[in-house]
Amino acid sequence: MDHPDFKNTAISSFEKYLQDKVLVKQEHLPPLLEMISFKSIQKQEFLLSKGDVCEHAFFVLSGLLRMYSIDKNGKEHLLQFAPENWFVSDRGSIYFSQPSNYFIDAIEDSMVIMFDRSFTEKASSISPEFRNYNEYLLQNHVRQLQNRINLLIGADAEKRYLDFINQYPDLFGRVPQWMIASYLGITPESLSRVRKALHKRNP
Amino acid sequence: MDHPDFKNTAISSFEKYLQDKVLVKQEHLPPLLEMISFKSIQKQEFLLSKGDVCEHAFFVLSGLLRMYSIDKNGKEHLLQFAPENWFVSDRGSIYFSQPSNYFIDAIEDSMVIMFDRSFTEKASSISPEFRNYNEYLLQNHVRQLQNRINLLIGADAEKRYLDFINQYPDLFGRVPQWMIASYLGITPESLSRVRKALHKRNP
DNA sequence: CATCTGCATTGATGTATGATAAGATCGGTA
DNA sequence: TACCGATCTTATCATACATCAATGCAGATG
Repeated sequence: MDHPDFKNTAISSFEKYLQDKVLVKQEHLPPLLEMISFKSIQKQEFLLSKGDVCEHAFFVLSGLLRMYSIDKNGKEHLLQFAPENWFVSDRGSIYFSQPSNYFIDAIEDSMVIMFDRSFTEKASSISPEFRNYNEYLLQNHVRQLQNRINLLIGADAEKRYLDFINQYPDLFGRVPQWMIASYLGITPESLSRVRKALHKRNP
Repeated sequence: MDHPDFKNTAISSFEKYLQDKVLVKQEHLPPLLEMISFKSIQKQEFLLSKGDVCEHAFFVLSGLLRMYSIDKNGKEHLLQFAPENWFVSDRGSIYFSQPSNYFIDAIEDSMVIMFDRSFTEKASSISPEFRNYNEYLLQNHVRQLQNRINLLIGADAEKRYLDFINQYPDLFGRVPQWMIASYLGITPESLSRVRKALHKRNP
């Protein structure tokens, strides 16, 4: 879409990722690249809305996305940030063909690669390396979610905040604090107080 | 181990599971069954302790297991229950060969099948149906963890409790309430109050 | 330049949940 | 039967965090 030059550099950047990180063999690249499409979206645009069945997974080439829910009081709860080189989707909605509870939109103007729901399966059968990498992503995702649950049921707001800036130092300065608060499960006001208390105790 | 009769009926029960649920083809069963082992454990016995690298995944034939962490104040935080026909393991520890932060022990006397760390890979290459089912389990696990996070950051104790008895009606009467509280991220006293408030509002 | 808008901070106050301690209940067992 | 340990409840008090409201600040826009 949009400007064809963008599209070409974008796709070749994903090609590089497949080669260097996923370790897909040279000969398997063309069929994989044929199956994907490219999309450029602006801040605030949506890639998924509650109620939709998620039709695509996304790979972030540049920019920053978020996935979140909105409760019945209208409050947002942030499940995941997705900066460059991250995949994001509602796996449950894709895999089980069920309406999603979540929204995905852009925190910054972004460029993404889109995969339709059959991509993973097809790509896995074409390239064993892709299959392995996809499993790695899933395993890693589970590990991360489990760790987050462990913090949510066992640690207070301050510990969760420290863990966050530890795990995502790059995001820390890049997203508004109220989104971090939403990720941590507290209000922006509370996060502000946590930060104040930390500053008081440190240089 | 233990009584060989137990072992045989146990393994054939797992064989049935592989056939009926996992849909493993008849001819693939023998090589899969060769790779597993059987274990009978008593209430309170451990299958994994913090600091260990998790060497096995477990499938619960009968009984009930739990996976939990212990924080530096000595408090337990329950990540997962595993009743009959559930798999449990610290996937992160197995997959990444890292020391686990978690404990797995038995809430009731239990019988389990053990899989070593190479099992999934080998079984997947032998049986495509097994590969599919394993991916299904992973996807489902991610979905469940995500939903739990969503509740932990967005819902109060009462909503989380109602969601729990909704999702796990069988466990509800089977595990002590302090364990449910630990799963929900609250104290047993708080859960008791939540229950009291619910009774007051309902028959 | 003045204004506007979104974000961060701060203060005052409210509420859900935690901490502690004391009963109540119950199954197991001497 | 009588005791015992584990669990659940109840009551009181403490605290982390939420809510509501006001202020300040900075980048965007007229």
